[in-house]
Amino acid sequence: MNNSKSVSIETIRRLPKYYDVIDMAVKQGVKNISTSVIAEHLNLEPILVRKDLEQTGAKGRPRVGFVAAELMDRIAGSLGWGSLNNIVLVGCGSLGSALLGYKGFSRAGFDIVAGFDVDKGKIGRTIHGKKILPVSKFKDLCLRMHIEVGIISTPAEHAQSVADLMAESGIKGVWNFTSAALKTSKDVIVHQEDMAASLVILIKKMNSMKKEGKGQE
Amino acid sequence: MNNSKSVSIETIRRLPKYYDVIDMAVKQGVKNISTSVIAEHLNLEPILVRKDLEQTGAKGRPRVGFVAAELMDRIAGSLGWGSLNNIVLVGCGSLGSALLGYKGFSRAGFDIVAGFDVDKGKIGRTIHGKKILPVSKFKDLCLRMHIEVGIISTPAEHAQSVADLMAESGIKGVWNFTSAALKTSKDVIVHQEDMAASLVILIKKMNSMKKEGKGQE
DNA sequence: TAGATTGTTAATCGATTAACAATC
DNA sequence: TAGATTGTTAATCGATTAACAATC
Repeated sequence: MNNSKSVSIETIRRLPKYYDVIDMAVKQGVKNISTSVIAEHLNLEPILVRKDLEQTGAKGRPRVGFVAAELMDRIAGSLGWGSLNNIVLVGCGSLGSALLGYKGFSRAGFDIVAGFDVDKGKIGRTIHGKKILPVSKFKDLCLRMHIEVGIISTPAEHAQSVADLMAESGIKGVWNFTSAALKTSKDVIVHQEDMAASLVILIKKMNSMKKEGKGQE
Repeated sequence: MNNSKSVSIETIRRLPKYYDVIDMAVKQGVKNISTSVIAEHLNLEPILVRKDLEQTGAKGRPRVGFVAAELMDRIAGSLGWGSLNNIVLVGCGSLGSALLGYKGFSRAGFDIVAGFDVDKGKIGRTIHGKKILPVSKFKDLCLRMHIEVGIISTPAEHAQSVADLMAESGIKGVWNFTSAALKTSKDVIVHQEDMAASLVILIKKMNSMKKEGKGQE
């Protein structure tokens, strides 16, 4: 219940990977797991994994490792996966639709309560079990449900007006999938998603591995 | 043509944001832009922006700032946006379809040459202008076109077998959108996409802002 | 000229890695 | 017991921030 021990952002990026590795091991009957085994799976240094796990408050036993089930709980707790977060999404095109159906959110306790769109052909329909509502109902629903996180997956040219609407609807965190550079007041956090940047990073890692000559030929 | 000056990963994450801000300014008639203006738009420290731009090799003028058009070229160059990269995608469900149509890739020089699926209902169709091919043709196409980057957007339970197929098809970089923890040989880089982790980071930033009392009340 | 903004060098900070004692 | 693995303390590394001289 007390998440006071703050976990660093890089650690947050790695913890879910540990979770997946442990989960896989547990499904194969493993009861205890050591940092070196987790590190091996992910090509990381064992000491880095140990440091990350330390941040979750998990305790292991020398010679034995960590109790896998307990460790998963600790990771989930540190990531805030316990508490339920309601979020909303505006723009139910192909990307928005995919996000409405994204499986990974539920594990982490995120629930997209509804999708919003201006297209009358979509309004009233259901996508991946999520109701599509008209944007005109956005503010009311957000205020009523005290929703603080919103996803923008509209065409880029509408992103700013959606961001403005979100701000006046009490949203404090905006996850922007468009390439528009949003102007918002300082008390609203904008998280800019850039898939192309992710790809650039992947390619950079590939290139640096080639240079290091780690590859086979 | 010479990308030898290596740009750090955190800088790669920020450069596209600078690009978008500059692009927006240019469209409003701006010719020169200073680091403080860019920083202001993104709530960053000017010195951080200056350091990042330094890595691109761009030169500015005291009192004047940077020539906007030139700066955009430098950023694009540093991100490797000049060169064309062909990539492939396996799993044309809702997320895969969205990625096939993702606008942001083309700016960065990425082109998904085809989508692959096992569903006969999808094979032969075209999604967002991309042809859907049977997985049986995957290896042949990748080898023929010397493709090195592949996206996995299948159900999680098929991710490992797709990863194996990619490895034997010459793919060196895998972008995994499923939650499966992939086992690959060490000369294949796996970039694990975790949208839920991104959301956790956003929420963490929101909370830390609340604590700092930067918000309005 | 005066002053804003760059470019550069140094200081700080935090994350990663290393070393090693504790312990099961 | 012997040895593997944790927990902890210290060293290193790189990224961010600060300070300030150079310059347009």
